Amino acid sequence: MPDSGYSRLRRRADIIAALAHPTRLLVVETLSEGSRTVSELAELVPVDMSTVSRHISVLRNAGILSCTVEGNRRRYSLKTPCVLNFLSCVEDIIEEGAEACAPLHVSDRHRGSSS
Amino acid sequence: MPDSGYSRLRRRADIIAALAHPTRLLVVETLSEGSRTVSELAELVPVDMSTVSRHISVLRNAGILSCTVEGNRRRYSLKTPCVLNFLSCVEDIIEEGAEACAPLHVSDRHRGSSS
DNA sequence: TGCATATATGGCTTATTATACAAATACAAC
DNA sequence: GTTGTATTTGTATAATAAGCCATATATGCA
Repeated sequence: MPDSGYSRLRRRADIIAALAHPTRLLVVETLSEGSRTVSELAELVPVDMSTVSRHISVLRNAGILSCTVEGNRRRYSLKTPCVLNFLSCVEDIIEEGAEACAPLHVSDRHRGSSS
Repeated sequence: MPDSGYSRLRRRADIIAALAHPTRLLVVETLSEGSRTVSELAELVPVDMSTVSRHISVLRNAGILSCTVEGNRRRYSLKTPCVLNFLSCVEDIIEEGAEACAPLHVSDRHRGSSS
């Protein structure tokens, strides 16, 4: 039962924020091809393993990843593949690009009252 | 032609980040019902108008909103309605919830190195 | 022209986030 | 038990973001 107030929006925003980082997007993209261990994911980006671990925990806490323990390692996988739909929409947005709202006469912004 | 490197991921992450805020989600949700002016949108949340204006500009710069000038006002609308699909996926994620990865025996965290 | 309204921006403070390094924890194998 | 590997967490630092107030800009109207 989703409440309809601001806390619902905060909850949603938190989940979206979990996806709003290039490294985490790469993790999600990679996991769409199959599950991976933390070490495997850490090879994808030139950051410290501890940083990757934190990124993964952000995704896990958001409910986007699930994981299973395999002896020493943890194997992560995409729990909600619908996040991949995000990405195709994002591509659309990128292709359309951002437009200035309207000209609004941006001629002499630097009001250089040149004599 | 999307490049396939890290900058592509950064670009995507920026767009997703534009949606990762409760106020901005409310703006998007509201605009899904039709275009609104800044003042109208500012009535939705108890924050300063200048703050709402900034939120709107984040969405506009991300390419999510478009706007038309109407005399004194600016009327904003959803440029890429596919962002609404985000929200249904986010609902799914919320319903599933986040699980701890595995017990891993979190007994005595406070490593009291009793002699 | 001058004043009012609508929106955006500059500047500042505070809160959050990303990152690295070091250390802790869990498990495996010896 | 000790040692080694995989992963997480503590702590500190630097970068970013959200918010407010004041001000600037654009337009409308008298």
